[in-house]
Parts: sequence; structure tokens; C-alpha cells
Amino acid sequence: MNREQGRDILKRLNMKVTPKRLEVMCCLGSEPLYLSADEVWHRIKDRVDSIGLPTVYRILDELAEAGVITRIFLADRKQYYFLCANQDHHHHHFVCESCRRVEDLGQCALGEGTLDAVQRSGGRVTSHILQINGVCATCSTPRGGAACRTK
Amino acid sequence: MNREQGRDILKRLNMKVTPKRLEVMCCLGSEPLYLSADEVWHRIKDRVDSIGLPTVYRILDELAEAGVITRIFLADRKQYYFLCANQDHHHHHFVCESCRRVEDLGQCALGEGTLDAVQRSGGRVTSHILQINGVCATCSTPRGGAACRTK
DNA sequence: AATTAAATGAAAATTATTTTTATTTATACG
DNA sequence: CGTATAAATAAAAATAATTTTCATTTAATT
Ligand SMILES: [Mn+2]
Ligand SMILES: [Mn+2]
Ligand SMILES: [Zn+2]
Ligand SMILES: [Zn+2]
Repeated sequence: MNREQGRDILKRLNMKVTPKRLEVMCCLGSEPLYLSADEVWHRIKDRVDSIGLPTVYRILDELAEAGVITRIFLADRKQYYFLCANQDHHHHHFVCESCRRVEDLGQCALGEGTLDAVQRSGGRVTSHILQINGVCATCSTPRGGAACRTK
Repeated sequence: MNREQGRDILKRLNMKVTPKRLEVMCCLGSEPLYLSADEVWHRIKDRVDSIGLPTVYRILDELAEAGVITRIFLADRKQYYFLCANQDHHHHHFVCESCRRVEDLGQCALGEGTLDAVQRSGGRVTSHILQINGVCATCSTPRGGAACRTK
């Protein structure tokens, strides 16, 4: 994710193109890892000309609300965010509990008739959450050697 | 969910059968609604012989960890819990954004080859989250009249 | 360049959640 | 049944994530 792409996304959402927003997006989009608001803040607060933590919170929330970034759900009662490079089609993610890596699941992994079933019963579906947790190939391999941090 | 059922569940999990745990389980299991720790606390603190909020947090966490109760994910950065009457087979839920009602989705609504795909690529799957959000039939119906609170 | 709604900073406040430590209790066992 | 003991709980205090407020700045428009 570069500034151009970030700029395009913000334009599309009718949000002002600000250096802070671009910085947050580039930070999250630079690696396939999920981060907390605090972590994003630490990584960018010295660049730009400093940025406040509340601003990071606001930006992350806006972008998540707009669907540009994905909320990652863990049991630790903290919110994590991930900016997927693939903004084209709707899909979900595999999250490595060991190294924080997030990987695409090809298509939306929802079973065929699931949403239809709800709607047929009279309900209206507005969104859905789907997240596969586990340990990624690299972290699973005993002699991985690769760039998989042990957290 | 009555005390007998709660007792059986705790026994199965090798957890001590305490009045507080039974109270929390009966509270959550009395309605198909999700609640926060604080809400559970308010509903039961006068019964039993009072109960501390940290105890409610601990119990909810234990039961969620054990898979007896389900964490409900909302964007409001708070943890919600739901105790499903159907403890038999693995499945997921539809959550009404309007009245907090939680409904069963028949089977696990994950697409067929989803977990296989991850494993075939070398990763290991440990768990998955699947939640459908929307507005339930009752809340969707203009002249519902029924017992669907407007939140 | 002027205008203005939106974005941001800084400090303070809030609130959900956790930790600590002393006390109580469920359960196993003689 | 008493007793022993590990586990559970209370109460108070602490923590840490997140939000609010309000004054100031800035991106976009004219
Ligand atoms: Mn993706
Ligand atoms: Mn259920
Ligand atoms: Zn990994
Ligand atoms: Zn409803």
C-alpha cells in the first residue's frame, strides 16, 4: 500500500486526504500483520510531524467502519486491525496466533445458503464476521528458519 | 438452562460447582440474548448472597474459554457473551443488532473446503469465528407488536 | 487568497477489565 | 460426619485501553 493507493481509497470514501491518514494506512499496509491502535501509533509517531493517539484511534475506526481495514478478533479484549492488500473482492482471513500474520482465504468462506436461510426466515443480514485462527505454515514448520517471529 | 444442566456442564469440565457459577449460567441461559459482564452482574448481584464483578468476569472468561458460552463480537469494544441452549453440535449464530437476540444457524456455516485449504497449505487451524449480524424477523416486521425491544 | 467544514492535538476523563491479597468454600478422604 | 487443601471469591486498588472535550489547524472549495 503506497500513498497513491491510500489517496484513491480516501477519495472514493469522500474523506479528506490527510498526511496522518495516509501514514496510518501505509503503516498497516506495509506488512501482512495485524496491529493494535497503540502499535500503529508507536510505529508512526516520529514520522509525519508526530501524531496523537486519539487520532490514530479515530482513523482506524473510520477506516474499519468504511470496510477498508479489517477488525481482527482475539480473546484478549483488545482491538486489532489489518489492512489487506487485496481490496478487490470480498473475502476473509486466516490469522496466525504465533506470528500475527494474516492470510487471505480465497473467496468468502461462508457456506452457500447461509445468508439466504436467515433472510428466508424473515431476518435481514447486514454484515458477517468470519475469521480462521491457527498457526501458519511457516510457524508450524519445525525448521522454518524463515522470518516468522515467535511473538 | 436450569441448575441441573449447569451442574452437569461444570462437572464435565472438572470445575467446582459453585452457586456463583450456576447463577451466572442460569442468568445467561434464561433468554436468547447476549449480555456484557456488567449486565450479568447487575442481574444477579442481589440474588445469591451478592457477587463481585471480578468474579463475573472470571466465570465468563472460563466458560468462554471452555466453549460453553459464545463471545459475541460488536464494534463497540466491549465483550458480550451468549449461552446457547443447544450445546450438542457445533454451530454459529445470527445476532440481531436491534434487540440483541441470538439465533442458531443450523450447521456450522463454514464453506466446505475452507479449513482443508488452510491445512493443505501447511497451516494448522485451531479455531474459527463466524457470526452473522443483522435485524431479526421480529424487529424487521413493521407491525411486529411482539416482544422485540427497540434496544 | 478567503472560507468553512472537517481533522487533529493535548490534556483530562472514562470505563472496562485485571490484579492483589486475605478469606471462604467445594470436594476428596479418612 | 470432621478435616485438609486446592480452588474460588470478595473487596479494594490498580491498570490500561479508549473516549471526550475544546481549542487550533488544515484540506478542499470558491
Ligand atoms: Mn485479505
Ligand atoms: Mn446456538
Ligand atoms: Zn505464523
Ligand atoms: Zn431483533
